[in-house]
Amino acid sequence: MPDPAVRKPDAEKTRQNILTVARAEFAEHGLSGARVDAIAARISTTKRMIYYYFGSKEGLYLAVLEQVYGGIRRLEQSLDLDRLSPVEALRRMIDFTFDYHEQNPDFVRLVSVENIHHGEHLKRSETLRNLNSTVIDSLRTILARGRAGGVFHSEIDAVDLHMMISAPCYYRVSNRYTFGTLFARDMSAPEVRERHKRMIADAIVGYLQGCATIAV
Amino acid sequence: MPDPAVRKPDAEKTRQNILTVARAEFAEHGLSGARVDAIAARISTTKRMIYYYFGSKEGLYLAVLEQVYGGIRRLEQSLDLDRLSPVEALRRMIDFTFDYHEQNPDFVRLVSVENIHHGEHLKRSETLRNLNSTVIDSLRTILARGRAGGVFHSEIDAVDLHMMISAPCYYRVSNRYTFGTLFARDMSAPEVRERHKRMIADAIVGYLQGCATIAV
Amino acid sequence: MPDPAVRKPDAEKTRQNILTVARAEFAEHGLSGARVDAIAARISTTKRMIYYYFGSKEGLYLAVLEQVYGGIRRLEQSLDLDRLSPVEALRRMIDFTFDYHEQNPDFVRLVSVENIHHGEHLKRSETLRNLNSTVIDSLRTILARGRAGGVFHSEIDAVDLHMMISAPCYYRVSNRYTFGTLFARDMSAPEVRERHKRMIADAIVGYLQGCATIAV
Amino acid sequence: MPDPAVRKPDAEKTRQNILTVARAEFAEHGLSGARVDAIAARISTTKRMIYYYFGSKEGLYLAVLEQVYGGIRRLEQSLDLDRLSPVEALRRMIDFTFDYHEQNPDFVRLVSVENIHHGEHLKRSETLRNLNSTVIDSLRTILARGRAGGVFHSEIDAVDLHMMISAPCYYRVSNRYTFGTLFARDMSAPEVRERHKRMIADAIVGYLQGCATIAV
DNA sequence: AATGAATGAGCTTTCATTCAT
DNA sequence: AATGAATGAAAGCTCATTCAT
Repeated sequence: MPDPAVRKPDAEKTRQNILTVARAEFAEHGLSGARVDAIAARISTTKRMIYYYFGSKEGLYLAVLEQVYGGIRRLEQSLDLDRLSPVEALRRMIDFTFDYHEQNPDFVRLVSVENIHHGEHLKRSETLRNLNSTVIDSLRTILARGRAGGVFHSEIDAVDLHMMISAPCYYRVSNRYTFGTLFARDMSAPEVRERHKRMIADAIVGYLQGCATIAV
Repeated sequence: MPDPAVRKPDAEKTRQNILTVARAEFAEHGLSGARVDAIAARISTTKRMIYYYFGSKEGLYLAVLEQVYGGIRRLEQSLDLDRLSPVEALRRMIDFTFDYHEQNPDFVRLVSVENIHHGEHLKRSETLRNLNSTVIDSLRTILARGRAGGVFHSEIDAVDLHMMISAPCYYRVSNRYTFGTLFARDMSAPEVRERHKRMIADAIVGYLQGCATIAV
Repeated sequence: MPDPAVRKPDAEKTRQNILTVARAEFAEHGLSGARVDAIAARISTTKRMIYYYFGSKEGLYLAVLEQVYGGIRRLEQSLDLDRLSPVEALRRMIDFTFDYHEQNPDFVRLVSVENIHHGEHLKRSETLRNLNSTVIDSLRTILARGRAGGVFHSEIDAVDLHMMISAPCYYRVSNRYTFGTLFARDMSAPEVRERHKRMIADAIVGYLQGCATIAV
Repeated sequence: MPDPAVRKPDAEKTRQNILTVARAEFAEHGLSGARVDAIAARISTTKRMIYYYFGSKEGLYLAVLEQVYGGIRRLEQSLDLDRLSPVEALRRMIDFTFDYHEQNPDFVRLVSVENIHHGEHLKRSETLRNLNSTVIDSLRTILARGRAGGVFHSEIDAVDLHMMISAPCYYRVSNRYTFGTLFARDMSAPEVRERHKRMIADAIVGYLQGCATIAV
């Protein structure tokens, strides 16, 4: 009978431990900049386990990517937008997107890293391809309801709308260092954050409500 | 290290040659992923010259960053916006920003890379800190003229406006791989590009013209 | 880096193997002149192992220094001088010092090398600082006994005595090349060696016995 | 007519400038550790001049060695010992040797460096081989006069005597770092210096005066 | 399920030196 | 007599990975 007190952590726990440490390392230094040794130094088991569980540095990176994308997808699905009015639902979606980027800079950094690598891991991962996003569906529903109700006049499609929402939310986190330095603005200051949140939502909701631009 | 002021034509040519190749390499693979050997293999001189002119891999990267930021700054200054109406000037600025990002994906990638590195090189470079941007001044002038003429009602400040313009222009290039894959959209297709260009301009101009969002 | 305490026999063997080869290389060429590649070429494992076990060229040099100083200290402690008369004990100490330098030119060369480097490695090594020498204690005991017995009249202190003994023993090995060439003397010829050994002992023992120098 | 104010330093001055800087560099870092670039950085002309005047790093090192050995030889010849009594002459020679080493640590370091390199440069240099030392002759004269006068009883030969004098004078400078650290003694403190000077002279003069060591 | 020891390949960087004028 | 530009060769070191148990 093994003594529970000295029982080793089980496999899944070890795996998660490695994954958590790896996420931080890859987010901090990118794929090329991350060091397997650095990850090894911070996990409770040995470096050999990384290869035991994930096969290679790239395999580990992929697992991190899958975990991280899984995270945002799971949350998006729990927004429960159908009970809100189209405008309310849209605002809620924007706010969620804003907050998620703000609170998960690691996610933002990892997406940047993956784009530097031409998104090739994401493209190759079956898991990630099967993680079919519900965002587009949600936005499509909102758009349809809004147009039916006459509150949205824009002809924007759901994917483009998603881009318009994501872009500023992402940019202010991904580029906070260069933008912040060049224009002397602290992107993470609370008052800046709130102002940005309002501004982004106002601009997009306004745009959808169809205030056509008047004579150029 | 040679004094730039008294450099011979040939030396300057060699330097530029290295710089051009290095820009491509750093944009393609990032700072950690770039290989000094790979850069050397693509220039007519030897790897040794890289260290002769730039001191280190990081020194070369910094030189690339300075060159690339210098490029966009120089163009921004030649837009000649004062002769246009506020709305026209704003549209022109948006179109320029859009086109510049679209046509210079290397610039976008390098900025992403620099942000992965917390903007530390940009922060440390006196050259880059002295490259004082005229964008903000230009936007400030446009805003003032537009408000004076009663066409702009938004209270947005110039830096935030710059962010609102840059974000979507940047995002559709920086994230084209992940976004394109996940939502099955070819971000570089001409019709997509033109639609995005119009959409971004409409949204921002509309927002400034103050179509207040109607009751939520 | 492996924990020395739980190192396997093979690992220890590999370590020792590297150390032995490195000692020869550092003694032969100095710290700057030694080549990591040259050391690697002479061991059965690869160059990589040097960094695996010692971290850096300097780390390896330090390990060599520690080994070499440990060697002489260990021997000094086994001289068993207490059972001899003060004069006999002193002679034995001088003879040991002479023989050790004569038989371990690598030790002499390494100490020269370390002094060229301002003794900075020795200063920084905790191991070396803790290798507290028993020579001084031994000499102090000899001096005390000799004075108590009235055979030593000199007031020299133990450290200075140690210097007076070491200096000629060291010098004839360390400087054998320049001295030998300039004064056409083969410092390693057996008859020279024996003459020097006698001469050094006689001079120092004589000095301690207090033959005061007569009026100058 | 060249303007005297902007006339370049003449060849000999340039040569000396390089030599002075090189001596410091070689003494500080040894032959392998010295950097041609470091020397170049501290001379008033360009690095190319080093090769112009001295052909190679080794050529420069040799020139330094020749200069440095020339220095002590010149001084030794000006001691004017014949007018002193044998004991006085001997003391004067010892004091000179002591002071010279004390005041010229660079000389000591360079000799150490040359010995690390097996004295091969000294051996190969015609200049250095022709720099026939007068020390031995001087000592031989002193010994002869002392024996004739009955004040010296030792049968030591002049070269061995020279070694006995040089060894401690050299050692306390060459090994000041390791010895000083291991035995916690500041070898360059004025009171230590004076005590050593007296001690060395007393021991050697005493030895020559033939205080035979009494029964062991 | 787990691991300590070992490693080949390739990385950035350095160095004394020479070319061309 | 003097020099700025250029360089081949090799140095120290790092990295993801696998062997053997």
